[in-house]
Amino acid sequence: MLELSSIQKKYILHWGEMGTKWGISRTVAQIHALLYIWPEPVNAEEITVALSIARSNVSMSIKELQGWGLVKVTHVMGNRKDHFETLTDVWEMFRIVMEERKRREVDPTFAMLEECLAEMKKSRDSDKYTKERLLEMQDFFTTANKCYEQTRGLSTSSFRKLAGMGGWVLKALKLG
Amino acid sequence: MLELSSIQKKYILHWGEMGTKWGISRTVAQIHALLYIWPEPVNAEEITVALSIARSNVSMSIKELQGWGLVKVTHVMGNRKDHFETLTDVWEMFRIVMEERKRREVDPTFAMLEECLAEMKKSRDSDKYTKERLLEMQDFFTTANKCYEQTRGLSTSSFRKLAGMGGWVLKALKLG
DNA sequence: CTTATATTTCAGAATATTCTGAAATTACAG
DNA sequence: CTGTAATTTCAGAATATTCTGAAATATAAG
Repeated sequence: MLELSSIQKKYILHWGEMGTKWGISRTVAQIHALLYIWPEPVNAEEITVALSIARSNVSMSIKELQGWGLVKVTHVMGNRKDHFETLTDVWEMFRIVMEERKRREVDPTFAMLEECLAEMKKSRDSDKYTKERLLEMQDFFTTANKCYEQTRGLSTSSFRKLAGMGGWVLKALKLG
Repeated sequence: MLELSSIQKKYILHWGEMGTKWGISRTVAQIHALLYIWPEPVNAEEITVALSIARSNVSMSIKELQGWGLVKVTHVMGNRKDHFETLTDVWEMFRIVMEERKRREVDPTFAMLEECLAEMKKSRDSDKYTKERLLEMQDFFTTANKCYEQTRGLSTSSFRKLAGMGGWVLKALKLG
């Protein structure tokens, strides 16, 4: 009934720690790690036991993961319980998280900068320096976003190719 | 004595919120925002008043920011107080944070994966599936790191150029 | 419909994090 | 030295987050 090896535990615990450093709760990260390394879909009861957490915590955390688009429900023949699984393609996972963080965090920041700059214009604010800084921040977000747009669509294999080119592309473009 | 406009407050508060979503304490992020938009170096006392926080909190938070390499001390002529300032180049800031997060979070994860895989080999672990997943995760980190290595050195203006190319580079490389 | 199983919700407990205030330490002017 | 200003430290308070357990709700088999 889902017995974790010490190696699997190690991986899951580490992933939990990582999560906390990125604003994701330990449990949510651990569940994701468990689903990632387990060969079959796992049900809530099994997660409860494997990670020694409350049933309700599993429920909430799974919802959170579903909110990120990282976990989906499946069903096992002859079993009424919901079973959960996550993606096996790490790049795809990464892409999803990027997209979601952009939506949740970058876009609102963009809006805030826009608002601040608009208000500054309206009030003929004489605070040149702050305006300069806000513009530079806006420029950063704009440029970073463009870079992101250009690569967001790349497949896993494309990334691997790009990584394998050893930087000559960028050198050729004289972007050193 | 460092009076914040409502726009400046808005920016600082937003930045504080953002911080919490990325595992950085509200205060630390707010102080960073304040230093970023303020035209002159700011001393601890001023931060205390401007953000309505305890003097000791300023001290600790500044230390944290210094730990990230984002804030440095300067001195104002005829004033014994330490004054603080941060970078004005957002890209440089971003680069520093990336580098530091890599060191603090990616490298340890790399090491953990290495350890897990080594242990698996030693114990002739028959858990093929988990091994596969760990290898794939390792591959992701390796490739992502290579991509990062290739761009970490790019200057701010190079990034802007790259962003301006509208993706034709990647298309030309048939990396769609 | 009844009953058993499964899931969700949510108030409050447990825990973790952040912040404060007082005391200790450091730095330096006189 | 001595005294004062500046900074740091850190125990515990305040706060925020996460987690639990019990109750409510949903689902479906009989």
